[in-house]
Amino acid sequence: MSIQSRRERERAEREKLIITAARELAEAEGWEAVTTRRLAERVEYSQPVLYSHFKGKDAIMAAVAVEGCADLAVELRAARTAAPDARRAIAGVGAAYVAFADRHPALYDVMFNQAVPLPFATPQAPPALQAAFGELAEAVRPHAGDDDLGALTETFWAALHGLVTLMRGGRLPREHHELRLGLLLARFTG
Amino acid sequence: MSIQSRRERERAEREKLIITAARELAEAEGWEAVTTRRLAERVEYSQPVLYSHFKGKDAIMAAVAVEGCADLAVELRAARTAAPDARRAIAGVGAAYVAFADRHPALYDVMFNQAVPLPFATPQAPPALQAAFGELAEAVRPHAGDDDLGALTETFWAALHGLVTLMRGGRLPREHHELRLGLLLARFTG
DNA sequence: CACAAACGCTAGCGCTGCTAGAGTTCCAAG
DNA sequence: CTTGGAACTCTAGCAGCGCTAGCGTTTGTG
Repeated sequence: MSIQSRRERERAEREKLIITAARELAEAEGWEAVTTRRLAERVEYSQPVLYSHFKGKDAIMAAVAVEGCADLAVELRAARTAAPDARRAIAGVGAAYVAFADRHPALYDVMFNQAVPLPFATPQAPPALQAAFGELAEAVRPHAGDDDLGALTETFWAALHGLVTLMRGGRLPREHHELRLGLLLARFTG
Repeated sequence: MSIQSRRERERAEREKLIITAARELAEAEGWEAVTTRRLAERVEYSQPVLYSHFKGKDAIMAAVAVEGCADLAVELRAARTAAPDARRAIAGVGAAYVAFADRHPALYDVMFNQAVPLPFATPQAPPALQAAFGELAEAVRPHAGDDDLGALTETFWAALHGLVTLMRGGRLPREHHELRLGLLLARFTG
């Protein structure tokens, strides 16, 4: 029993090692630099070992995405609970969301841009993702009025996501960013 | 003179052929199916011919993106001018934008999602892109009040973009789509 | 007709994600 | 203490990718 459990523990540790290495590589050089060869070299195992843990590169990216969701949820919660009132709560959460995307572009990309094999808009979605969405919803709630909270939160999220991705893709000028964010918040706080 | 001009014309026709083939292939099977080999086969030339017209695959995608911008501008203009009042104008333009993205996912992707070597948020941006943005701005203008029209248009655009991309990535449930769009419009028409 | 320039081709480089099959290590039963 | 077998990791390789060097043909000109 003990031997088997030790093996399982070592396997889990190695899996965690792969995920961390993938994340670090991606955050340092972007996902196009994360190849199975480089990743294998980094964890000091051969390529096929990766495939004994994950079905493919996509699955590794999905695992990193889940990690990112947990981190995002923590930061959103901190921003929300630190705010003294509802108005500054939604503003703080919005700013925290944008700051997260700005600090972790590769992580954000795999979470919300790239196609990864993860269930999203279903009850089977990763708890970390649901937690992050829940933080957004709590920040939006006081400003929802009679509107459906879920749909309104989704809309607010989409707006933040659009701002973030268009700006990073060079489609929006960076200099208007704060102004745009302010306009968005004004429209969502009545 | 005539011989040279004929050659130039034929070159231009072939370039147009490449762009059209790339667009058709992408719209039919997605950009991951657009390889230089398949594209070359489709236009019935060898691979290196592509590189005598375009610097690389990215440049071909950029050319397709510019075409897409022109198409989008036309559709947005039609939606805006067909509306009887300002409220229905912005609603119509928003719906037209979303419909375009829905009908041409691959085209939309290369226009606003993927990294392509195109100047965007500058005066050097393709006229077609500026035209499309201009249509959005005209639809937003009556609802801008004292807010900066440019920044507000950018914000509205970002919100639409977020709705579109999150939904296609499976991050938002499709069934709430109309509801979300309605909530967004309500927030932008005061 | 001879020549030179323009042009498109074949072949190949270094890379990608992924996998078959060989070889090794390790634990358990005799 | 030995031995058989399962678990595991490795090397090597496949098909495909974007891209390019360099050869051979075609084409218009003096």
